[in-house]
Amino acid sequence: MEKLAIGEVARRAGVRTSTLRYYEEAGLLEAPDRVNGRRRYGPSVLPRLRAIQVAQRAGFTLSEIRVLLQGFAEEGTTASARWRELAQRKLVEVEELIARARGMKRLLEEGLRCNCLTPEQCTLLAGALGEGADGP
Amino acid sequence: MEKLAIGEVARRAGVRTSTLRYYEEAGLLEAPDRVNGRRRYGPSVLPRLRAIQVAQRAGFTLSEIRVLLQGFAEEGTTASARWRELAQRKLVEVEELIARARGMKRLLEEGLRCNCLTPEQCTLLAGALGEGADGP
DNA sequence: CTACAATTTAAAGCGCACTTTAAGTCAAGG
DNA sequence: CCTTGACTTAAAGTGCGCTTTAAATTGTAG
Repeated sequence: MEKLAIGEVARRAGVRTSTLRYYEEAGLLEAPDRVNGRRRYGPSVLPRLRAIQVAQRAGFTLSEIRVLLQGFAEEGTTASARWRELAQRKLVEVEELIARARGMKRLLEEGLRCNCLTPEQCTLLAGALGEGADGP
Repeated sequence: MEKLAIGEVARRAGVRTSTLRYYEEAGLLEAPDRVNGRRRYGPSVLPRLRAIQVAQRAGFTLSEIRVLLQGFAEEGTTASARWRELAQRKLVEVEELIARARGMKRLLEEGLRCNCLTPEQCTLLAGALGEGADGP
């Protein structure tokens, strides 16, 4: 059996050992076996870490990811019922993020075409707040 | 002359008084005149606050905004030379943000189409990291 | 005059995702 | 034997953008 030391897991997963301990305390990783007080991880920790990293990329916070991973393990629901619910919500958030980022981009491009001498006098800045897409 | 109390400025700008004091300490707002120890703002603080808010929307951090506003006031450069430089850089960042957000969206949509029972077994998750756009 | 609302300051707190520090334990190698 | 390096813990620190707290002071209305 390949039992991995924390440093080895960290190296393979591309994270720090402190991150692994942090994840454990945060409930994202199960507490692994210990040999002489030292953590020995089974190989399944690696795909789990990959799952965490992907979820982070997908925009989930660690506490959402914790729920997400629990959701997978839960009985009484289709394995991914909770997953789907969270993912649906996050999808909406991500779409909002994209919209906001596009707004930022537009603002910057406009700003680069602007010749105002001071920000206080800039009609672009003056008007920009009213034009946002977050109105009533 | 209309000299505004901090509460009035806060009300008109839609921020808290604590935010105004914080901005002052952070170098984003000049220290205003005082009457009996109390801040009295000239009307130009309002467009300046609007500028700050727009810049925040555009994705700038407060410390970038501080530089930005100084850049406007600076002599020896075209008023907006520094502005343009920062805005150009930020534009790149925002475009990266959009790309990442699209990646998140794609990941979530794939995840919603996925039927894996555990995240560790999910080939989608297993492969997803390799497919990212942040490679070599 | 009194009560109340607005203001002042310095310092601490918050949420997130970690990192860093300090002090200690342990096994293997020269 | 002794050093080196990996590991352990708890606690504190980081960066960002504020907010909150506490205690004091001032201006205004009734």
